[in-house]
Amino acid sequence: MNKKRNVVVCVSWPYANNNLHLGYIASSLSGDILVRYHRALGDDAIMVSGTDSHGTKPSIRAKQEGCTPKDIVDRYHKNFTEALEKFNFSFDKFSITYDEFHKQKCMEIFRKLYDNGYLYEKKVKRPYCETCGKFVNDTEIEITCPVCGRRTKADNCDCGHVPTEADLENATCLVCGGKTKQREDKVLVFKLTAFKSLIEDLVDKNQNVWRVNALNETKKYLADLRDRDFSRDLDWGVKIPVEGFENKVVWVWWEALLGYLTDTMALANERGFDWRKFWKKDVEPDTEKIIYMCHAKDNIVFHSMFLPAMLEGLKDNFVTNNVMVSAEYLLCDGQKISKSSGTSFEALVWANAYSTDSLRYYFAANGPEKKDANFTLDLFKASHNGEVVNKFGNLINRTLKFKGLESLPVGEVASEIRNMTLATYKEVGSQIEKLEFKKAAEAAMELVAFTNRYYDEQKPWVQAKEDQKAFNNTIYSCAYVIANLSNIFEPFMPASAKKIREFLGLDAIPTWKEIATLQPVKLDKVEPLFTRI
RNA sequence: CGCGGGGUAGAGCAGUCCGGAAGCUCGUCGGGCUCAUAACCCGAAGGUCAUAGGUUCAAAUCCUGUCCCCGCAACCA
Repeated sequence: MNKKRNVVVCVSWPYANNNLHLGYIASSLSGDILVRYHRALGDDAIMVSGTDSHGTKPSIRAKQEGCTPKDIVDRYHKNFTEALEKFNFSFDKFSITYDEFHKQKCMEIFRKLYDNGYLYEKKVKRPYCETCGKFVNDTEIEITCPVCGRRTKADNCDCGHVPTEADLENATCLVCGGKTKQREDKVLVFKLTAFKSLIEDLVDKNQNVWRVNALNETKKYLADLRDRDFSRDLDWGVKIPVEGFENKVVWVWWEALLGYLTDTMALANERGFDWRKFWKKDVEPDTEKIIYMCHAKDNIVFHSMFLPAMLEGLKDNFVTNNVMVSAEYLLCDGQKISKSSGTSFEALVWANAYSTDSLRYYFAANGPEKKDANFTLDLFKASHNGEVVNKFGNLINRTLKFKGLESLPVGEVASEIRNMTLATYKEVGSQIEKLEFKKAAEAAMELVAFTNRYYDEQKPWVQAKEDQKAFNNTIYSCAYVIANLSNIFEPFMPASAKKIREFLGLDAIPTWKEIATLQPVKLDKVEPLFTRI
């Protein structure tokens, strides 16, 4: 095995239906932590995602607002990219699924899946609205539940009953208010059941790799695995390259998931590398390949089953062993994020009001890693003022802005400081690779606390008057830690890491290696990294 | 009996797999220090580990019952 690894970090595709919210930042941050860490290690690492454009919601909204679905998607795409830039997500590509290249590549892949026998036609009875003149989706109609008698949407009832085809006769169309009739329709179906053993193997192989929620959720679906519909009655989406389905489109999930692959292909064209080195087993076969999937729990089965099944269905040596980095939900003010939250938890609003580095640290250290996590302004304030400003920011100020200090003194690094720093590299790196971002962030911050204690024990304000050499060693040792913090905190707080590199005149490119010596730079550029809130 | 996660100091969490003196951060109180953004360091108080029972020399941890909160439930992305 070559030591260098080929890494693709796949961050789930935000849907062009609402402005980006903090929940997306919290669950996707794992991706940016991973890619920054792997890049620093020297791995060949890319991170991709984009705006999920298709499906019913943008079409409905376009109709309401009297514009095209593309107008709606463009509006949200702008919001997404702005917010993600402010949070310093280092995407190599953040595309958009209505892009022609994406659609073209998807259609080639779908045709291959059809030719390989994994897509088949099925006749079904579905609700058809005479007034609207079209088949309607379950979420567009309302029925009376035959079990509990309540009015309910047609996909499922609060009482637990999942309506049958017969229950949908005479449903109420929510668009026009008319009644629907069950009429014969044909759908294209993906033969997911053909990949049962593949998915079982993945679950089995990744018992100690995937997050527990991903394992459980996937096992649950495996217990009663069914083929899944592939086509939808819509006009906004990727066309189906199969005779007889010209008027339908692909259900968004199938094509959005392939965006990770099409993004890589597009990136390869731009940069001139071979995309297959990331996605194919037979290219650079001696190099370890890792494909991370970062998303929230509602995305699990699509990433753990649909995507591997599609890739395997191409019968072309695709890597199917993804690493599932599935997050739980961020609860804002104790509630699930929803439209009723309004703008109060929009990513861009928070990015403009507070330090995105500090928010990133908060989500890494307190995010919904293994269970739903609460988020409030008070909790963030406590983390920001208490840890980020007082401990992290203050260590830098008390060292580099020591009263009367103009340039960094030459000295020696205390052995306990050096040992702790080296141990922290190891610990943080190992926790990141274990997907334990909370522990990684805490281990990184522990180095800060350790150094603050060291500072107090050395009493440089006394040494400055009594023992210049000891003073120099203390300040130099603390500056050594600060320099290395610019590497160690790069995955969590990249903007601050960059500023530290500027303060100390370090190389602009972060690495995951000890910075052993420092130049006696002038310290006039040093300024507070954070302000209190 | 649809499936899964959770309930541990005032707040937010770890610990539970694999039983062995209840831990962390913030907040509160007391002390130290004066380099630093009223920051930093040390110490203290504060918990019948949701609840009832069981197993055990020993249970937050394993088993059983009950209550409460959250998410999912396959055409919502």
